[in-house]
Amino acid sequence: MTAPSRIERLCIDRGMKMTGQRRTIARVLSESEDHPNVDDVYKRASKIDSKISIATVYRTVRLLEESNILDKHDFGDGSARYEEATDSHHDHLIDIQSGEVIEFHNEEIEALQRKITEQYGMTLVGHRLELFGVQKDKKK
Amino acid sequence: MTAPSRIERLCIDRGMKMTGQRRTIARVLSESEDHPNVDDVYKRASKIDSKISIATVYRTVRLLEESNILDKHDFGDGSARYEEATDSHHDHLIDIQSGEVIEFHNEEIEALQRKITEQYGMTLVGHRLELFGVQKDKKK
DNA sequence: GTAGATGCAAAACCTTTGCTGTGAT
DNA sequence: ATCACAGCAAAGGTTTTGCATCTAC
Repeated sequence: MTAPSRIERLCIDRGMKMTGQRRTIARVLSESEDHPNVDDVYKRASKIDSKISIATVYRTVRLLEESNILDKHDFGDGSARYEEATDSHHDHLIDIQSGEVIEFHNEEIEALQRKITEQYGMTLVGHRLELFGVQKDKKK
Repeated sequence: MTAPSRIERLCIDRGMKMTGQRRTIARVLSESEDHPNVDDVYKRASKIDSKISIATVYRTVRLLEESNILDKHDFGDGSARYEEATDSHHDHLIDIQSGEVIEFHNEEIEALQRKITEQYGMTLVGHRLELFGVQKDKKK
């Protein structure tokens, strides 16, 4: 029996029933360093447990997202992408030629977003920022 | 025969074949002040021409988007939302309680986005920024 | 033992497409 | 007369769900 993954530990903390499938999915997500979609997670999990069902993956990532263990993103291809939520917020810069996703954080932009929202008499509760770019040298 | 809508004029300028359906859809979009999805456009167009097909609406908005006459957005509900493209770029602030969408433009944020992209050796070619907020008085 | 999770297949969405007939230029 | 367009229905991709079975607690 393997040591519990970081996400598995979070699930236990939240009192979720830890089935074998959830443990597998938790491990896959904990070990992922990219932004997989459900099908990616399903494929990676299937290598560990070939009998896992994609419906379970869908149900589990939804649960994890609702528990704020995962962040859900939409990078413009048809499917939702997931990553482990971290305390440090970041946004994404997507290389539209290679598909590579760079994470960045910029406090100036964060502050401006709050300021703009306040100007309309509102309080910022969330945002979505994605930058799409091309490599400078490849451009010419 | 009604006067051509702003979008119809743009279509004619680009040499598009102007069918009755396209004229109807162009008119609906020109008169919309919100960010309708395809189904909204279809419903509004159906009031003018009840025989219009939703496939035609899909094909037409895609065409208009590719011609830069429409901007396409994703506000996180499952469907794409459209609005007439304007020369002045803007982003969106969404009231998550009422669903109201406020348009804003902030050159400081735009400049920061370009700066960040440059820092990674890239050139910004597009972005997506949505702020989600709640009314201040409603919050407490 | 029981509430909740899984697997499977069906269905729900949104969107695209093949085909045939129609209409704009 | 062309050639592109419209309508319809079927199919595509992603995600959800009903139901019977199973499993963690």
